[in-house]
Amino acid sequence: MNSAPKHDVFQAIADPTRRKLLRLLADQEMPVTAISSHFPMSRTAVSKHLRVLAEAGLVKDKKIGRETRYHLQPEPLRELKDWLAYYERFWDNKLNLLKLLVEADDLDNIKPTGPKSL
Amino acid sequence: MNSAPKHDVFQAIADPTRRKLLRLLADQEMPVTAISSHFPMSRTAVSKHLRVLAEAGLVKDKKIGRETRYHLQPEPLRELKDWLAYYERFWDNKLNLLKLLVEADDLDNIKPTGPKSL
DNA sequence: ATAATATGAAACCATATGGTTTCAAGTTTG
DNA sequence: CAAACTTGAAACCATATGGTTTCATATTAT
Repeated sequence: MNSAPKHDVFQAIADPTRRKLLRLLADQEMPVTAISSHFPMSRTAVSKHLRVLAEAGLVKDKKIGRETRYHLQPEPLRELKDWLAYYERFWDNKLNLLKLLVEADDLDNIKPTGPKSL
Repeated sequence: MNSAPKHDVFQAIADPTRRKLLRLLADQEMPVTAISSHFPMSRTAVSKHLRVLAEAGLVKDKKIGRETRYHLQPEPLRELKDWLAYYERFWDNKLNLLKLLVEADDLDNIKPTGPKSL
């Protein structure tokens, strides 16, 4: 029941190895040994990275016989996207404005406070 | 001329204090002492965080008399945005498809490889 | 049953990180 | 000029992080 995540998404993606792991697991579901063959470090090191990703909710494991298969779980990336959204007004342009319009659930949510407000 | 950044964007935003700094400096340009008054740590600690942000290109400083004013420099966040873009196909939906259409420089760049390809 | 495979846990290590306090140096201000 | 202010650099410290090797356990294959 304690869903307090020890590692958050920001921390999880800070490491380049973990970003590569996410890419690798995006399309395929893979067991640890197969995964670790793509990295220049020990299997246990990869395993620890996988745990960090799992703690951040970015990856889920499924036990199949003696192997543990990992796969991407993209939902937590939404937090990143939301965080980024705040700053998108700073590289404001027409496409961006259109996106804001498209994405806004509520038209009142659109803040035309950018540098070149129209 | 050596523009090899010691800290990258992913690392820079991994720390919550630094994320708060970016928010603070998004709208205002502020000198170090004023900035540090918003944080429960020493001025020097804040100063070091500012340096990490500066090394990642997320913040720029400007010397005005005896004080150094910092302000946001959002461009490097684009790298984050681009990184995230890869994963957006995973929470594919109609709005997302529209965004892909809007954003694509080249129509051939649209990969309808999502779960529910239309 | 025994051997081989797949994995995680543990102990350990070097370096990075986030914080502190102290100090030196460049601006104002009186 | 002297005092006060603003800042960064340096030395230091505790803990986190990313890696290693070794060991125990569960599953599959012979």
